[in-house]
Amino acid sequence: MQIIQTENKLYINTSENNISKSVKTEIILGDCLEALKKIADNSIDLIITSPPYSDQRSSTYGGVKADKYVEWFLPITAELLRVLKPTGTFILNIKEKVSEGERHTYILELILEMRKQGWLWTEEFIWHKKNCYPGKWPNRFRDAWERLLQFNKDKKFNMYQESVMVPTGDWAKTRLKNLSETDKIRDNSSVGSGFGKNISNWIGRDMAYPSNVLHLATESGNKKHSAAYPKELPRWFIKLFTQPGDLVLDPFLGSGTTSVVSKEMARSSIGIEILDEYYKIAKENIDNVQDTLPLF
Amino acid sequence: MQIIQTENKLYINTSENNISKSVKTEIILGDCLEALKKIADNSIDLIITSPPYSDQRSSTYGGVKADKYVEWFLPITAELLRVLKPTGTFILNIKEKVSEGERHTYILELILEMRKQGWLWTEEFIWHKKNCYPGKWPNRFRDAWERLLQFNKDKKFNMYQESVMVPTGDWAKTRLKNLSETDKIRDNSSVGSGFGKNISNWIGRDMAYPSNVLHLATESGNKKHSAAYPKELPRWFIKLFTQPGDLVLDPFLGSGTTSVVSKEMARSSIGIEILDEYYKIAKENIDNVQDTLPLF
DNA sequence: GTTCCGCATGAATCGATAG
DNA sequence: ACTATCGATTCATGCGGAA
Repeated sequence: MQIIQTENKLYINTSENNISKSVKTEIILGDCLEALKKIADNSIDLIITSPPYSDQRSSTYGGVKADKYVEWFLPITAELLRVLKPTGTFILNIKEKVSEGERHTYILELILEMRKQGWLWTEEFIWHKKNCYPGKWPNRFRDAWERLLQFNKDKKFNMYQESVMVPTGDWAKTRLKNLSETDKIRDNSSVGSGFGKNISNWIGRDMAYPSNVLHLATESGNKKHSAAYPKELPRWFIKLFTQPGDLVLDPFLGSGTTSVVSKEMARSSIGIEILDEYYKIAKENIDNVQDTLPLF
Repeated sequence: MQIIQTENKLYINTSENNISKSVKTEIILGDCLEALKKIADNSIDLIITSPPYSDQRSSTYGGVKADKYVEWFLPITAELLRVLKPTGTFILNIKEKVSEGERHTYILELILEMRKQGWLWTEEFIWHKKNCYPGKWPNRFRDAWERLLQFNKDKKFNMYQESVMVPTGDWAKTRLKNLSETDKIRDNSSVGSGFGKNISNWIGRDMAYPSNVLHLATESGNKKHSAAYPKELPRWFIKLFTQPGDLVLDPFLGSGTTSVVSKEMARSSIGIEILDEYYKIAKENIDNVQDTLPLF
């Protein structure tokens, strides 16, 4: 097992506080279950991950058979339950595959089993994928959505709803339309706040809370190695469930999206990845986040 | 038990056929399970329904306690399995309630139990509600989606995918924007084809198959009762899974939306409703569909 | 600098063919 | 019979190069 840590200073200046915290970005090369055992009880504020789907990516990850999926995953969720703070949240991005013409039921069974472990199944968000995989079959349409299952340890958990409010109404449409391309890009940039300079000034004018449906595009061709989910996705949940300086965990890091976004948003993070190839890519992506603090 | 039947003639004229069929719209006042037993085996082409959601307050309409929901519903699904044709489809519109801070698991359990009955869980469509119920809670956002569970009796079933094709992305963005308001309204009209005059002319130019996410608004005008089940919803599935003259069943008819849409689209239908109040409303709504045949 | 157009690229799924 | 591999099908997105 190999561990890399990078450290940045985070300066928080408000009317009430003038604090300096350190933001650590740690990635671990090794088996998920083994690495988790080294993490302290009740230490994580947010777990967000997209585990390898059943039989998918079997060329890279050791493809897990659908019928064995629950059995394989439950020991891991037991560890996740241990390391999560009572105020923390676990977001699981997953989608069942089709098997012999039917949707497989392993995710339904997983939810039921996780509740027996002590998890609360608080909510199910939907990721509505703008650009889903194409294809045509006689008996089904393209699959354009994935589950984002929210689990908690306790009925009381931290949630910062204001941080993900969105502009509404005709007012927002007209203003957004007149924005320069640069401003729009800035809005979609990797900067922590999630709002570009101009848009962030509008906060409080005409904002609404979002719903439990996220409508995002997958990031396809833009990088060497494609990530499982777009940066928008962890960014949204990190804003919603953590504050700067909090600790985020992704036990299936892949190309490092969760760690990258955490670092950009001044959250500490731990990422675990079993494949050396992805581990290296993650390290490279994390190193490319530079000196953007404090930005939140 | 009371039964009302109305009958219309359906004329099918194609280059090959010149057929006349009768379209029957039958509504039954009575207990769902009891009424279902009078329906013949393998006689229904499409079952589509939105059963009374589980509710803690057992006094409300059809109020079934969450913990008893599966137990209550399984005898009904057994009958539905019996009456459905092997080529038919069952669409179940449902969403679990929040119970003590958690999403209740009765729907997950229901799916698992229905598979044991012999149902195939073919697909889960998502209804993404454009204008969902407003509200604010400290620990969750507005619920903007519902499940549309597709069950089948057999891996081979009838599916008429071309009937629900939609304009493609780029094309829709550039062209649809220039449409007059009248044209857009016409597109949303209740006419069976689902396409307004202008838009239907464009078929074949740039149409694509839809995905398994439906993005529809809830019907705002109809404030009479809880059935916030927009006509678009049954219309889409009736187009997708039936042909004119086929037989549609809704065992929880409510205010009659399924029967109304079936009649508008020249499909025969059977609707069952236990409450006299709703039964009367359904009858009135069905009677208001007049002489629109043949429209398909 | 814009806008427009072409092109590669996906957490897919089915059905047929091969071991 | 049962499993593994492969080709065919399909479309929103965002990139880069061109006008």
